[in-house]
Amino acid sequence: MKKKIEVPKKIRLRFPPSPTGLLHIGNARTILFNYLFAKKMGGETVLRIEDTDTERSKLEYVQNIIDELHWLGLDWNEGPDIGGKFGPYKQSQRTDIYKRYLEQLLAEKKAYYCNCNAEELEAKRQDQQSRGLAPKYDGTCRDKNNTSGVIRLRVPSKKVVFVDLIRGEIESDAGLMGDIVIARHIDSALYHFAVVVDDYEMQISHIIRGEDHIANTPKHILLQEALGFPKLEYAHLPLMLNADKSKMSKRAGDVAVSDYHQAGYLPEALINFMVLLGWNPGTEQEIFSLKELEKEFSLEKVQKSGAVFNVQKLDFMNGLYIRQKSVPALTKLCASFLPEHNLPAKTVEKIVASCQGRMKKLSDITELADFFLKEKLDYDTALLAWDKMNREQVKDALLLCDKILRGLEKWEVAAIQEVLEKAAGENKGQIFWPFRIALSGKKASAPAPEIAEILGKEKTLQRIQDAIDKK
RNA sequence: GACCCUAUCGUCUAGUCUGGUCUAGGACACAGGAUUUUCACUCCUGUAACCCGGGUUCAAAUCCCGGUGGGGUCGCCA
Repeated sequence: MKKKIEVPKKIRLRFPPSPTGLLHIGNARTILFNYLFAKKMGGETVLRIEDTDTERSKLEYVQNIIDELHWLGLDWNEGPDIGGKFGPYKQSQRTDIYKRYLEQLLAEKKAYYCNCNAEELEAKRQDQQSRGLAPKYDGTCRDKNNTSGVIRLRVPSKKVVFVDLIRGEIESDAGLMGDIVIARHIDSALYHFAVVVDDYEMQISHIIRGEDHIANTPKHILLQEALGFPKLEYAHLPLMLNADKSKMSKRAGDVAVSDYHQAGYLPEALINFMVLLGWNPGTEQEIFSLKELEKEFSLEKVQKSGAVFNVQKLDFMNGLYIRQKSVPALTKLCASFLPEHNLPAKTVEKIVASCQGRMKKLSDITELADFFLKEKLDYDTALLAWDKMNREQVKDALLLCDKILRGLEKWEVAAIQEVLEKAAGENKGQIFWPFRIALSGKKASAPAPEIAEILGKEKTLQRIQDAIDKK
């Protein structure tokens, strides 16, 4: 039963990354969906840094998360970089708040201290699992009235039902869960507890998160009930998968947004690609800007099953967005991928323009444009021969090019093309191919006249000469 | 193992709620062709899927039941 999405008074969503690593691509997609839903519904967003694991959390990762989110163009209404301070948006700075609620639960006997030994618990868990039981805490400390130790929630044995906005009703048995640990000690809340308290305190209305959280939702609901908090709306997104269909977040390779950023993917391509992993507009349109998505997005069109992250399609989209860029804009983006040079800006733009149609990633420019920037080309002379041309024919062709071009005054693509075509007659390949190889040293490249114009007359003639002299 | 989620081309997906118009549509990738000196771009064409078995029905990709496959979760991580 899919629930119709009702509009509460105020829609507020959260981006809850954990700074234990670089911003993960799967996390970025989840944030994107949160962002789009908020925009679509006219709601607000809060960036909250989930660093209750102080051991693993690092400041540099917080920075990375903020930087890459900005790069993607996903902004938020409230969060840590507003005013340059983390303020109340970092869980490690909210221990007093958690403490207050923990004390409340303890006082109401809804939670209790447990000082069972960690190794013994692990042994019990393994034993239960080997006997085919759902591993859960046996309740040893439940009625001991301890005054220290970890804090456990007294979990009632009952069914917990919630309506997922994407999947419909989901029911689970809390009796299988056992009393979960909600804090290491009174000043150190754990994830489940911190999240539930924060979502309430920050007046979050909708939780949109990965499918891997479905099993956590009953815990959060139980916690809300214990604390007397109102219920929230939940939507669990299908996971992003590796080619073998396993959860992408368990992979080591390129999973950080930074990896894609550095490899020369465009944020608009990444956004467009990610949103289509689990969502579709219901029409045949596939190319969307963020602005369009903010209008088109809807949770009803979100898929239920996982989606394989297919780099080929990402590459296709990235190429598409690269081709749509203006030359000056693309040149700026390519700057860091070009080796040092002292060419005039106009020339660099021409170089970029000649490579634009061939790029899948910004980083491709390095390879694509290298012959423009090199002094001497290094290639196999055999490459100079078109079809079955022999050494002499190649030489004649190059000499002919030299002769014609030497006398050419108007050094422009069209003019160069024209005089060479006239000279070549029927056998265009016999002139254009050796000429192009002489200029580029590459099997595949932009057309020769285009390269020649960019190189300039002097360099062009020099390269022809180099090719003739080449042994 | 227990519990939960899920199931249309190799991949992302439309269609499923409201059964017929689906000889299952689009995109990526792949193959072929046109264009081009080459590559790329662009255009055209093609290959390719309803997990299986029952049932309901005049009619099922669509509804029901049962299998099977895939995934996720079972932390003093988040």
